[in-house]
Amino acid sequence: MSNLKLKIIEKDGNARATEIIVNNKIIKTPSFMPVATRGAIKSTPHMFLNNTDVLLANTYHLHLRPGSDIIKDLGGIHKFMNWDKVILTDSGGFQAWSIPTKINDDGVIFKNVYDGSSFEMTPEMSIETQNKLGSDIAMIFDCLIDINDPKEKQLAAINLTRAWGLKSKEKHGNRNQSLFGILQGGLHKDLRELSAKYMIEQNYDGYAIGGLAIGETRSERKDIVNFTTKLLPENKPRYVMGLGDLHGIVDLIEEGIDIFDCVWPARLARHGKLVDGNDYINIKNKRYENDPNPINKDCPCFTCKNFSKAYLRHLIHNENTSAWLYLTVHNLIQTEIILDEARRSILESSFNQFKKRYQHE
RNA sequence: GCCGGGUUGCCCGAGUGGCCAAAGGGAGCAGACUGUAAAUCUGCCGGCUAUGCCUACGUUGGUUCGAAUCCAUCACCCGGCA
Repeated sequence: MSNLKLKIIEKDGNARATEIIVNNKIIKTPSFMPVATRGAIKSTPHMFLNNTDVLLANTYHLHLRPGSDIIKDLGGIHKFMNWDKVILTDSGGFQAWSIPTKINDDGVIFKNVYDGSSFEMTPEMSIETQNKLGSDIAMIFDCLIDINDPKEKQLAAINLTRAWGLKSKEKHGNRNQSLFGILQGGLHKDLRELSAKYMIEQNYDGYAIGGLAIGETRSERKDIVNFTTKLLPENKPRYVMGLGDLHGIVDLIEEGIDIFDCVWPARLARHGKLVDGNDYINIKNKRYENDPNPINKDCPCFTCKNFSKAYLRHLIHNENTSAWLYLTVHNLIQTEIILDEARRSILESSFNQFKKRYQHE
């Protein structure tokens, strides 16, 4: 018996507006999950968020610090972070790609980024850790590789992900936690199809498309997602992992994706790049040196209500810690707004009109 | 006043005859980043009518085929002695 239900509220083309109900909490989709890897969005208290229904936290990092037993003893990840809405935990699969590791059939020999030692993470251990953390949605431990790796490697990755998925599924016994499978296969449609078959056989509460937003073009991505979503069951959530730029998100909402997560709005903000309408500006640029206007006149965020571009430029050049907070708030609120507008446009059958704003490069 | 040390590009600072428009930092200017080893990384950074030329290593003059580098001079700064 799953703790998750998906209700399709409206469709417009392939785009869909749904309600995902998990543990009696609602995720209104399309939805964006800000990334709180270590239990916090970098530099920004999650209380600044308005319409965000889900946060993502990370198994690898929370396993190392402070440890899942400590979080369990403290009442679980929600209580630990003081966030009672939905939390999805990523399994550590991404870290097996981003941090130097050795992968074998049983799991991954990780380097501990905090002290340099090595330790092994298996699919079973990832699930057990996520169980202790007590997230609402757990991810299987998957094998992510470079998008441009040769086809044999892509095939090996989906086979390994299949095997690990099976182990994850068998280990998983938490009735208050959903489990999502992850599709791999790079840009190869036949492999995506095979990977979809493997994952659907294992019958998950939701399906993630992994291995994207790491080097492919927008049209390659849109094409492969268009192909892949058709293979996925209608009544389960679809989640594209790691995508966060406005144009990319709108592209894939059009293809029927429900959930996204990304570091992008937060990291870009820390680097001075800010959402302004349907594009980005770089607040560090000299031309904002004496600009008395907010980042965006129509933006309701705390930052735009209070500060000028000139002030924010001054801060990011000289007082990073406060700048990071203000700028991250703006980008996250803007991302919320764009996802909300997308949802409304689907409900009003005007998604095509909405998406035009984001179709330029 | 005497003796010694110093004065380098926006700033700090290496360089002590040619390979020097001058190492390395910093600042400045631009760019990258997509399930956060990312509070990181990259490029540009004297000027121009631009495979070359001009201006520049405190001042002025000299030695040399050639000087940021050697000599003299003056100016200023630092230390010691009076």
